[in-house]
Amino acid sequence: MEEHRPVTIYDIAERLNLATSTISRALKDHHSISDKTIKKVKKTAEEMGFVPNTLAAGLRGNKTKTIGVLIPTITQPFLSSLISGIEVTARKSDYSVIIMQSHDSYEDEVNMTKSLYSSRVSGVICSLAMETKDTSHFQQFSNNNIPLVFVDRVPKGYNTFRVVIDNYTAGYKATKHLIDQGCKRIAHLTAGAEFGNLYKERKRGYLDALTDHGLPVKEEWIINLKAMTYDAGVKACQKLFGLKVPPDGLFAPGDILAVSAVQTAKKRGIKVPQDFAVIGFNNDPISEIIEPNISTITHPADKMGKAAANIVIDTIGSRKEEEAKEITFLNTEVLIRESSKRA
Amino acid sequence: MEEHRPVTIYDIAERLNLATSTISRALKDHHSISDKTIKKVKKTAEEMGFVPNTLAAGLRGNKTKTIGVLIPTITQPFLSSLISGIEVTARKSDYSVIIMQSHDSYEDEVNMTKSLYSSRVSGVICSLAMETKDTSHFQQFSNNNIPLVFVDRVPKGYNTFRVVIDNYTAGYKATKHLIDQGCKRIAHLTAGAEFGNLYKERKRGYLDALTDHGLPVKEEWIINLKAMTYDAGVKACQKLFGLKVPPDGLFAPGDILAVSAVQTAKKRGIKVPQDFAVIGFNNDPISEIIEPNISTITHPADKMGKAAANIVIDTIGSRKEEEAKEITFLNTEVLIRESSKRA
DNA sequence: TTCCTTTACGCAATCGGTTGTTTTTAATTT
DNA sequence: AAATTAAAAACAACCGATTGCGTAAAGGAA
Repeated sequence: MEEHRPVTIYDIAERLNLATSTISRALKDHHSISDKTIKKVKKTAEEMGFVPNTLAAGLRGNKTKTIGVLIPTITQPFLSSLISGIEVTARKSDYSVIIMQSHDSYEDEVNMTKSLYSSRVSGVICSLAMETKDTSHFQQFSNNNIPLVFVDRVPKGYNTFRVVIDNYTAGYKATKHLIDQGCKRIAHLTAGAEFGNLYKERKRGYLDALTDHGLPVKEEWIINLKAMTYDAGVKACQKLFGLKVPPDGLFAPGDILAVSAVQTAKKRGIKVPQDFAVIGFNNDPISEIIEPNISTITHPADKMGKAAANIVIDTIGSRKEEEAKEITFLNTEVLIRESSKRA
Repeated sequence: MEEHRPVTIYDIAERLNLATSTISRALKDHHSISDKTIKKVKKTAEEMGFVPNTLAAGLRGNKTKTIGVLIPTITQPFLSSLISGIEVTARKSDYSVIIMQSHDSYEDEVNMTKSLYSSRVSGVICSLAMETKDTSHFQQFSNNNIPLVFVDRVPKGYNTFRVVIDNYTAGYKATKHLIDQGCKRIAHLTAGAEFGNLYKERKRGYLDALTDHGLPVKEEWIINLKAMTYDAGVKACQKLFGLKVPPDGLFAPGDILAVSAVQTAKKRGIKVPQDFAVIGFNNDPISEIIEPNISTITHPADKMGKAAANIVIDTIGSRKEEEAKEITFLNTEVLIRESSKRA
């Protein structure tokens, strides 16, 4: 541990009067090396403080045991849990994880794919930037047999692995739950096309649930947000509460919006859930802590990360480029809490 | 983009009838290459879809433009913001970031330092695992001139860079604020020695603030927690409220604890802040959303990440191993919100 | 003893840029 | 035109681990 130049297999070879190839093989328990030699080599390597240079191995073998993760930002509970799931799973198979944040910028995303490719990651897990319409910058991975998995915010019309939830069904279930609680005038917050089809699907589930149960769909109860933020939620809810016929329930496709709705209602003296039932989405930590607790749809970030990482790891090295890549759907559940429970 | 074997500088050299050294230099605007050649090379590289192999460059130069980040977990707001700050700063200088989670396990931390060293990271940023007492596994970085910066949870008696806040002063300021609001019986939650000196320092600030202002220090108002969780906070507060002489204020060294205190108080019909003023720590997102809003001490995660990354980047390559490494203190502020404001 | 297998290990090329040194070419000076 | 110098590009070693192929030694069969 005192050396100022890393110990290499050459150093070990010299010390033991063996060839580097023997050292290399011995360290990996190659069958053509005798047990005696293997033991001796490992012992010496340990003594000398040898640490393999993964760069050299990576260069030679053209594989790096590294997974690149490219996401909009890591400071969202959903995404940090996703990364956590990826990291834990990757590490079990001795993979490292490189993180990059696109901050929802298309340009950054493009540059980062280059950077990831440049560092010869073994696989890539990505949740698309909001700005991204064209996904041709991901072709370099497909073309070079590097597994590519999209999570949550996935592209359309591009044959790659995808790990997602069924947003349509989730939206349907959330709305159905409100209906079951007796809500008749259910509002919904959604987002424009630039957010991809994620929110669109949730909205479709919402609409179908309403019509399936004979409830009215009123345009004024459906508000398009430009950003899924607390403030945007407050503004939207104020608009809702100011309507001549205000809604008595809300399906918010994000917990932070649900929180804003609950708090805005409380400030107006509207009772939650009696006068206004709310269900959110994601099961962010805050939904459990806020009062009243917020009913929500689970969004299994950790599991999704784990699934994505496993797909990458299992796919590395297999040369089935032309095959159709499967889509993995993870289950969501309705978590009924105080904000919607009209017992 | 259609090639199934990456384009190398050899391919470019062959196409242009130049030596690979010329290509390599041209791509980096080396002065000994004519402008005409540089232009030609860059154009051809672009056309052929050349992407440099950072492994090869890293192997040769023994540097990788990669920063290793080793932290307990990324799913804490403070730590994910820290990483975010690191990532953004690193990227500006064209560095990549490798993330590893020790999950507060000493053994994992040791293995991960090996892994980071093995991949020849250019620098390391670390927040220590709770279990870690001995830090000799970090010597491999110091010995090999790899910049090492500890953040927030730093070791004692080890000459490395450190980026921290002044926990003593922060604890003092927080307590002082409660005193200014008229609190006379101020409680405190803290943690055992296994958490390092972070909480100890905050407690020291708390104690000094009390004695400086002639307020009593009562052991029963100081509760040692085994985990800094919501549930642990609830339990501790119930104990506090059950005392013959219950406290009228609380300095919680974490927002999640402050939240638990506020909610436990409310459930008991204790008015916050009138009967019980609370100040937390960290300025986690939740402190702003919960009702009442929670006063807190800012913990500039993003800035700390930025500072740490800058130290790493600035130090890479400079061979001043024997010099004393500076400690960077970042400022904290008291954010006065509803939970402590007795206007 | 000779021939044939195994077993155990060495040789040398390879991965793809980087860089110190040398050679070639072009430009400038006398 | 010859000599001097600067500019441009080539040569070749290098980083450290991996691996196909070759070979020597040891053991067994004929």
